[in-house]
Amino acid sequence: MTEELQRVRAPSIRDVARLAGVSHQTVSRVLNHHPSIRPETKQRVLDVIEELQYKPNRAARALVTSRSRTIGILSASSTWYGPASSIAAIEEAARAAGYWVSTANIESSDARSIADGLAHLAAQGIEGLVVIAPQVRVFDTLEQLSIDVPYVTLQSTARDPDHALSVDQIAGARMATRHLIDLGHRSIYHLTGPQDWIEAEARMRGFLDEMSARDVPTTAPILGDWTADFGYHAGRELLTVRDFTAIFSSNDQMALGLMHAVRDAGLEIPRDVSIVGFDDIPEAAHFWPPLTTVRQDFAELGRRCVALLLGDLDPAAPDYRGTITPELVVRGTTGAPAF
Amino acid sequence: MTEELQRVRAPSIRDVARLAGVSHQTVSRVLNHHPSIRPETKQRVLDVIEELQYKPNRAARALVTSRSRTIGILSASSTWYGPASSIAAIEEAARAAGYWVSTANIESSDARSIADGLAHLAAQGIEGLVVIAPQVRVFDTLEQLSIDVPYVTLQSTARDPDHALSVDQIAGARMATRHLIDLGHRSIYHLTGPQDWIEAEARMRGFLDEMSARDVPTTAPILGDWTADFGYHAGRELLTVRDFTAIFSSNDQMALGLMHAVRDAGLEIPRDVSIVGFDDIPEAAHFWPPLTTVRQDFAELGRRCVALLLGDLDPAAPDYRGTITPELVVRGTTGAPAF
DNA sequence: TTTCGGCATGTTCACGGTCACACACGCCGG
DNA sequence: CCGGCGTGTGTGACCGTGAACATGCCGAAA
Repeated sequence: MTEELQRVRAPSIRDVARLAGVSHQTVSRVLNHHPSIRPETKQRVLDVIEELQYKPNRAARALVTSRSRTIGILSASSTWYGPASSIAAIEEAARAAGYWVSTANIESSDARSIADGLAHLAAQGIEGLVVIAPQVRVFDTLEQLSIDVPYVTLQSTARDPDHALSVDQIAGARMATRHLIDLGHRSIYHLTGPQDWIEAEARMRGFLDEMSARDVPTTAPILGDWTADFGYHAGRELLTVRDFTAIFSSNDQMALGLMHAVRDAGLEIPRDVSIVGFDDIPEAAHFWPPLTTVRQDFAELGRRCVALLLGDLDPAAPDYRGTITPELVVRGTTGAPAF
Repeated sequence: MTEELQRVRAPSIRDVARLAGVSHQTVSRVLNHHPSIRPETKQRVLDVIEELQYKPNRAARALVTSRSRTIGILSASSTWYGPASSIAAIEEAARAAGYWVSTANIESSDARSIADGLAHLAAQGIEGLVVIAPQVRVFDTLEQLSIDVPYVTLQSTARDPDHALSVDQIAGARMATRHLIDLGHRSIYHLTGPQDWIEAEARMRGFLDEMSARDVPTTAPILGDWTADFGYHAGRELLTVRDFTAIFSSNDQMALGLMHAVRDAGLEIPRDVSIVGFDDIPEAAHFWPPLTTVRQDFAELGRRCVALLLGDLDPAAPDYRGTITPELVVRGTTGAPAF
């Protein structure tokens, strides 16, 4: 006996057709909700589909329609709370719309790794692209590679506002800064994110705008890297001079590091130093003291992003394009300066 | 003129063949590194590929080979640090191996949403599945749905150790507990994760094992939910009685909430209460005091996971299956009890 | 010299869908 | 009475690729 038990082929549209006593095209029509199908024929086909546990073959469909129904996400630092939240929301919205989501993470922001990631996504024929790699450089590379699918970036970039969807970082930074100024602070430092990040730049811009609008003398921002480690070390350095009463950190992690440094120096928050963060990560409410910060609705961002990509937006609905306004969450790390 | 400028079709293997003066099959052979190709023919084909910017069509390839080269990730709570890190690592490893990664997040752990997520992944013909939805219930559903692709779960589950790859939660929990006992603590509470999470159960098991091995009387674990919020409220409640000197929290977020509550009560860490967390999230080193915790190498987990799935492991190499040992990181939240 | 096996390449077909077109039928208006 | 149209359904081609099989050539073994 040379006959082997061989792997059963998954049922195809023709198998269904045969059992239902119709042509394969009729089955296809049922699957695609074609109007001209007699209800009883349709039911017969559906019964057989159920019986055979027939599942349409995505590859075959993609081949003939040239549509992959896949959205690609190019993401840097997807382990961080914000990007991760957005990705989850994108996936959820995409799935609801019948799309698949495929991700490519880039560990560094050099042109090579960006191009690799994009090529990887492009090779699977994505129909839309979401970029959550917020470095300026990514956009240069994006332009060079002449991406020919619709794309959205989750960062506000003046360069192509048509493709951007973001929380208004500048407004958020101004809120944070205004809050400190309103409390009476006049010597305020700003800890930025990495220079090549769009958000870092925008938050710095917001800080500087508000400071000059209120005629508060500005010190040069301190260029950080988002990590709590950096916040800690920057804090230690700043405290050797201690010519300030407040710090606006451009994210919560660095704010946490700062708080650590402040306490190391034997000082109290907010009595000696006020601190504002940015993002409102879930832990922020439990820092000691609970962190005053700016909340971004990352999930909403992800949802709108898919809607924008798929062009599913009701033209009559409010324009989702553009920015989402963040929200200042005042907690325990800010107060009036002691002197 | 009715002629329209129409969207140019992407070059196919036949276009390449025509320009190179060979058959399409020869081009296919070049693409698939078939040995029997004359070097000059190969070069000619490669030149044309470069010239036309030819990119293989994934759908066509998947159709004919019945291989999607896609790995699916079913993930719950992907916005948390651990899962997010693992996902990123999986994606990286998969990409390096020439695979795509598609994700499905489930927001709740009910059977319906698990089945939905799996169906979504199955519909695209994934070749492998990674489950990072660590609830017990997921595995029940998984069994019912008779998944017929190789899969790995990133949680140790006694139920099917062949498909599990995880950090040894029990060992980690024992390390943490042993550390507290060694410091002299005898009244130790344990704050668990949600009851239906594999990890939560394993950490609790480790805690109980070590306690009884050392003949320390055990109090009933407090059933938590991973959030800092819960840690805070549980802490407040516990402190009304204050019949303990140490708490082992089964994750860092709840530990943070606990620390918050301890300070609210005017107590000091670790003088009055010692706390150990679990995970070593990046922020843990900057809590006040820096958190003693158990480090899990999530990235390594993701990498091994893909290797396991693809069966790419060198049989001669150390067996990657099974568990990874975590590491106790002693920082500032633990010390000898005051009395 | 003949045969045979391996190399390099070509030809044909299959994968599982959708699309364009054909066709049978019944109804309606001129 | 006939042509046209709408409804419901079938037929065949086609998407881009890889596998199976076929072919021609060349060198080594019989």
